[in-house]
Amino acid sequence: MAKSAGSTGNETLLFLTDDQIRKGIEAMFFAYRGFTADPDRILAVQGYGRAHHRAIHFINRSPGTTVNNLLAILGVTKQSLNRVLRTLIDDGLVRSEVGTRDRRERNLYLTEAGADLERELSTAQRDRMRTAFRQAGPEAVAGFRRVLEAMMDGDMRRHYTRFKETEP
Amino acid sequence: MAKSAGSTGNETLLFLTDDQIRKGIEAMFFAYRGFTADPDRILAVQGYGRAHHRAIHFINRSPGTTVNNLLAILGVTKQSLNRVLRTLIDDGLVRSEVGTRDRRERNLYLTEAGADLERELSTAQRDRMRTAFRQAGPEAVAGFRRVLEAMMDGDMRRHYTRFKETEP
DNA sequence: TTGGAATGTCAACAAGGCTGACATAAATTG
DNA sequence: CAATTTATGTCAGCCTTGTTGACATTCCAA
Repeated sequence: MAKSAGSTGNETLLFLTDDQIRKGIEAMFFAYRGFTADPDRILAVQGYGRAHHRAIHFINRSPGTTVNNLLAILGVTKQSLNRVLRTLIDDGLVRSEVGTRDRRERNLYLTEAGADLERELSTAQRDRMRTAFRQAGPEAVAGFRRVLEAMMDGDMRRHYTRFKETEP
Repeated sequence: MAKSAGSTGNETLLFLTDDQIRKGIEAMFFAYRGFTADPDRILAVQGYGRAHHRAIHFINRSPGTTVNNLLAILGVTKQSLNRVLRTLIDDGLVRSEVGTRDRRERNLYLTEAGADLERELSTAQRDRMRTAFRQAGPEAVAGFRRVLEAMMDGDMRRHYTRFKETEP
């Protein structure tokens, strides 16, 4: 069973051979390194890491989001997230407001300084992604998104699709 | 400059809007979690982590590879890699042989037990990737690969393409 | 023979995951 | 109202995996 491209033996399924799959796996590995390389460099200067980037990204995407919501999206423990949020709040990049509807909740927002860093980070990351998208072309990008969506865990796909299309 | 889809204003470049790029970024983030989820679960049982998986994967792909080569591919320090290799060797999953051509080098191989674990890990990861590939279809997979290749750093692309096509 | 390259090892440290336990405030439920 | 649940924060401690720096060994090559 060197090639388990499904049980059909259909020639149209040659893209499902173990070897093709392995190349897909390594493509993910190497590409993800490129994907994070630029933000990593920027963050290292301030003494931050990827965890800070993730928090900043999703607070920016959903201003006023709660700690619990962030926990679900990031898939880490509250202790781990809290440590990161603590430094971001102490450094004046994130503002935490007591919820109005439910006063147990904390609504999180980026401050001006936080928005500045977010812009710097996402600009670097977007530039690389945009260059890659432009090189690959629109059809490739559509395929890229389709494969990645199929690779997500179900609950992650929920967090992704919730913001997939921007309502005008 | 809310939409910086290139400076052309061309409608055919709508896939390069900041919003489309942001979705691509989040797709990478969520998909990578799915990508590593299954191996992570398996590794956790043995007390290993992703670093062990990476070492095992690339030793399996290139039996007899040297430590230096592995360092270049994995992009970590030798101290970090050495710690992982040490545990794998001590646990009998990896065999380290003094190089014949250059006796300073160490050629790394998986033992039988190492190959068993490699199979278990890659089967889990491949199953998910294969399912995603099958759902998305061959054209999408081609696009997926094209975008990821364009996203890699130059030297990483070298390591990727070196083994991109399998010579028969 | 000497310099440098490849490798290994020791020590120390930090980020960022984790678990478990506990505190507090607020909402919800009986 | 009392009890429980929920949301959050915090302390302590552990693990993996990354980092630097220092130093030893081996051995190829000039």
